[in-house]
Amino acid sequence: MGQTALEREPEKKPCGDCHGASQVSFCSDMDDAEFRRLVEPLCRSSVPAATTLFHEGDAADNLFSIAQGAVKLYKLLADGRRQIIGFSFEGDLFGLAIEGRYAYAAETVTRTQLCRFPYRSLVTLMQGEPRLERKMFCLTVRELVAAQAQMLLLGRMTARERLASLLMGLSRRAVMHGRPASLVTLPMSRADIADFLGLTIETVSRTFTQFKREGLIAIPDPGQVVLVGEGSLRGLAEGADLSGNGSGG
Amino acid sequence: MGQTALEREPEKKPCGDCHGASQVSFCSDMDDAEFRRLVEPLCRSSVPAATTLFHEGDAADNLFSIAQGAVKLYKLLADGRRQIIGFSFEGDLFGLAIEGRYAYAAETVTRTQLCRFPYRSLVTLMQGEPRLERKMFCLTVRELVAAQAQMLLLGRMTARERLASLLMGLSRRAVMHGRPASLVTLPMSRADIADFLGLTIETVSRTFTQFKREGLIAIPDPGQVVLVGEGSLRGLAEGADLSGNGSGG
DNA sequence: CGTATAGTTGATTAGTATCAACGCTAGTGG
DNA sequence: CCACTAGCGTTGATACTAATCAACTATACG
Repeated sequence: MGQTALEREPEKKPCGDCHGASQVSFCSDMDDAEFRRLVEPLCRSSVPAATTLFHEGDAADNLFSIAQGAVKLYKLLADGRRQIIGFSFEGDLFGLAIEGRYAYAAETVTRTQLCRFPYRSLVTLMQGEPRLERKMFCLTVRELVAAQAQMLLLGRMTARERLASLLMGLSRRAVMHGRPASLVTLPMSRADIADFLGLTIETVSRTFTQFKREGLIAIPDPGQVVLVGEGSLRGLAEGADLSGNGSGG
Repeated sequence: MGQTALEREPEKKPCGDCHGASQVSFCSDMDDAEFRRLVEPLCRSSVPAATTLFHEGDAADNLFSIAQGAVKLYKLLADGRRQIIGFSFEGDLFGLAIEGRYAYAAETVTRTQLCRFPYRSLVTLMQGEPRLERKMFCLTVRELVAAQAQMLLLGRMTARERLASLLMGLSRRAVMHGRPASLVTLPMSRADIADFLGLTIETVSRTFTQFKREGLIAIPDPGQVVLVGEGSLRGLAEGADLSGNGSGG
């Protein structure tokens, strides 16, 4: 299940979309603790940064879960152009396959603790525990919703809006992990951010600098961002690009 | 389930990704005929073109199936910028919801014959027929894969490549419906195409004209395209933009 | 201390958007 | 039957955002 991750919670709510009768995701009543119990302890390994786990089109034997670290999921064009379709972090699953092949490539961003689940055993597990299937379904729906949000970003947002969206998404994630909303860690490189947002490295860098000059963020180091103007950033992320687009110079 | 549609078959194969043991989609053995039998005859209505079926965020009461016609699914930004996240055609389902609310808006493109399934009864159906849940899961995974392909298109492809991708996708769909591969019908307006591909109307129009001048397509009328240089178009769609980017003038 | 890599900044270009005009077709009413 | 109007699509001129090309800085590593 390829995570676009920024859109989904790891373990706070039992299952965010199980409330109300007219919901689609058909979530089981399996909470995340139980889910993790089923899914985590199977096979753990530590993998260095920048390790390719699989390529798009490889035979899909395993579903992966991240115990710690970060992974990027991407697709390539023939000439090397790359689109990162999502980052997976602690607690996320990835390894979506269709017709027995991975639909994207996966590479670690940092050193990562991974659990691998052979699809065969997963299918067995699901037969004995139908709620597991529902849970997987639920996670897939969440991913799909996140993917649709990313389409809006890639198709219709400016560079400023895209970067603001990323920062707000990572901030939300930080909160869900019990960290302060204003302190965002960027484990991935500028190149990864660019390929996720459909921009170039240079545009990402310039936009960070713009935000810094406008007092929206501080950048103690390239892997750390402090959100100062959270309101403005949120506005940008929601598509109100009324601010400094160049006027900051 | 919002269809990006261009990536998925309607009823030829029983379930395309059920082959092989190491597949993810956990497809049931329910074939599409059976699926349609369960899902189609519930409530059919005919809806004129340009009818809004629901808005993003509306309470999600129904899942929709298209008997005939076409529907566009889209998201909006506050200032009106629109991203069409998919078109649904005959045989497709749409109406994906999360937390009881639709994740996107839906509007008919042409006069459309629709079936509506209250989510409540769908849940009941699924309890008596677990294969139905698997089927829904399967369809959702396919949609997700299509969404990821669209991310690559929106983030990294040129206008020419995007339009070529659309044409190839519609051509594939035509073949699956038993129509010739080279005859593509465009029921949607140029504005819809633009909002699907992350371009403007003008760029879409100009790119059509380019393709025409290059002899790749013929355009008997704005709603009909004949693919002539299918090889070149396919190449473009796969990211080999080595052709006439302006040299055609 | 030298080298490699990542990130930033600057100058220029290019691709697409924007603004504007025009043509075509369909529907309307005289 | 034909002028009028409205909507969609096409084409042209120009503007602008982000890409490209290039140089420079900072940090990590041997």
